[in-house]
Amino acid sequence: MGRSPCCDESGLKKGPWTPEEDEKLLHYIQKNGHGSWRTLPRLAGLNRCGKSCRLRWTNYLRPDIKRGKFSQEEEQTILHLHSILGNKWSAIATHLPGRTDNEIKNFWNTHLKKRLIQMGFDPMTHRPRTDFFAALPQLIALATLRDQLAATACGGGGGGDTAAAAAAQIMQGAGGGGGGGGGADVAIQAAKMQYLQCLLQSAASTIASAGSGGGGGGAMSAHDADAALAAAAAAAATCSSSPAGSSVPITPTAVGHSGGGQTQTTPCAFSEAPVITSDDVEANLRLLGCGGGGADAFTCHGGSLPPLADLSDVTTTTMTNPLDWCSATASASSCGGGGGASSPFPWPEFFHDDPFITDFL
DNA sequence: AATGAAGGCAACCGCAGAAGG
DNA sequence: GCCTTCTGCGGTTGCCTTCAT
Repeated sequence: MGRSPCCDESGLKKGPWTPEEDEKLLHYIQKNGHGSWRTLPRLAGLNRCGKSCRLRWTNYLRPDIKRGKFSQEEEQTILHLHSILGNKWSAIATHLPGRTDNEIKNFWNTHLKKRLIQMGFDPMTHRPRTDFFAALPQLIALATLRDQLAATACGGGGGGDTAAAAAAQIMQGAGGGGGGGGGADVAIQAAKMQYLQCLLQSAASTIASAGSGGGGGGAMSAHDADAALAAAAAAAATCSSSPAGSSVPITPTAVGHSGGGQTQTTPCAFSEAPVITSDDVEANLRLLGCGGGGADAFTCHGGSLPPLADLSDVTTTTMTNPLDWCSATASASSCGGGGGASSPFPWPEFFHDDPFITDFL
């Protein structure tokens, strides 16, 4: 499309518009209509290119533009339409009177996208992330963290790493009281699993989200990496705040999922969206290791999209009830790791050979 | 109070499709 | 049918403001 950009002409002003320029443009369009954008600047006495004038008019000067914060209804509309249309901002804007595509795009990029990521959803598909392999870099990092955990828990030291310290608290709280016996082991193991679960889920969702945009390639941007780290930190904090010795599972509510049979507690703007199938829900729950979710745990995203990964063959053979996962895990092995032979942990089988994974089983 | 970081938003850039000659 | 022009769209950038240290 060898078209030379309209702004190539030298001498045309760029950058922020002055009130005087705004006034000129406004008066001209109100008087004559915009007509041809290319000729408009000259006729209006503006030293701008037509493109710049059009943008200024459509995004700022147009009289019907609604300014100010987006309402809850608008937010829901954007989320719902985006789940259907994707980044078709102009199409989305047609459903939001007074809002420009640019404004919606900005709102999405600065608010909604981040929120979805932090909730553990893929902002492109509006579905919970299930890309386990995308989290492998995080697993490696977690392996290092695990070593720190072991050192902290056994040595009883303080630990500068927040996550490590939190996990150490979990472990110590669960195992506290000394001798422990079987019950303490169960609690410790459960705490470990829950902590790992939170970290993995968070890492998988955020990292996969970051790498999911645009046709599959691409390195993660620093921005997304930050979001990932933030989400991981949030998940870790959530895990650490739960009483490890209790029987209440640490659900991923903090990152947007609901577990333990309760409904979504995080404010969810997808409530009007179609409900995904129970099969999808179960597959997601199994992979994420989130116990006890009902179908209503994932009512917040579009149901028309295919699953991100077909996990049924991996998961259905290992467990049939997400709740079994935790209960079985809790009785699997002792704190030192060692080893339960046949684990209900829903990893692909070849992961059972991984020292890091097996140590948690 | 000063400074750096992060967030929010306006504007620019380049591409693609439609329209006209 | 081809070429040029115009318009619209989506991605990205950079500036300004706000917040945290």
